[in-house]
Amino acid sequence: MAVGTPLTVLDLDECCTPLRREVLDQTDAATLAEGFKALGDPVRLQLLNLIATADAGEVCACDLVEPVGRSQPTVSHHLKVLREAGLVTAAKRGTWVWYSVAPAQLDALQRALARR
Amino acid sequence: MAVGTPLTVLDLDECCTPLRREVLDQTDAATLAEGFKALGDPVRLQLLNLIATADAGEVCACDLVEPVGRSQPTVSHHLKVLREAGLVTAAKRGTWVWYSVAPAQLDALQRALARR
DNA sequence: GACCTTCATTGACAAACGTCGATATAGACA
DNA sequence: TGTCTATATCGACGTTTGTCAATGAAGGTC
Repeated sequence: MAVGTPLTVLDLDECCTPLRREVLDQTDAATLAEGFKALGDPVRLQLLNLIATADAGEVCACDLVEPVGRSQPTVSHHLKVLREAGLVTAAKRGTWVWYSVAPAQLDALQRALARR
Repeated sequence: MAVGTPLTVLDLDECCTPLRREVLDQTDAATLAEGFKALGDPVRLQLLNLIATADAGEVCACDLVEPVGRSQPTVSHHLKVLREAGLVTAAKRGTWVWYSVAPAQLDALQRALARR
């Protein structure tokens, strides 16, 4: 699959008011939960962290397999989950795929947790 | 079980530096992931939201069943998950159990998502 | 063309999860 | 004591999830 292939990606831009401030409707709760669910796995959190802290702002997928100690297909699967959650984006260049974080989505999740 | 019964509760106080700032070790990633996993369900998010936005700062468990549209055992299960994640605390008074949010834990999760 | 490398997908499996009905526990009150 | 109510636990179930080996697809090099 080409990296640019359409993929249904979670969008938190319109969603949601901070959890502690206002009452959420069921739809917003479901949307938000999807975002947090993507963060709810240690391997994904490590991947996201590796990508987010990379000096260049992006990381080759090839450099993500060894640090998390999982098989290449497993890492690929988790990267897909992160992409579907809109937390990272991928860019194919030649043989390699480079991953970067999507700051807006992380910001949205952070806002959802803000103090009242 | 008494509400005060020891329960292994996740503690995020020492954990972790913001995801986008520093490299996380595997243990911190696992700890943090547990926190987010607890937020990764729409029913739990709704419960947390109902508790957090309550005027009195606490909500009777009896008032949490109807709004989320699940059975009483299911709600009880989710409340336990939230307690284990350290996101809410429970206080039994007479026949009723009152739930409040644990702000420090939510703050810790919010910090983990902070911009670099 | 043939071959190699990178990454995604498939298929299988065990473990974890969300859900509910039934039941247990504990407190209130007569 | 007995009964009623609120909440937790148990047991079972179907579904989802994380994982890997095997395979496929796409791009590079010769």
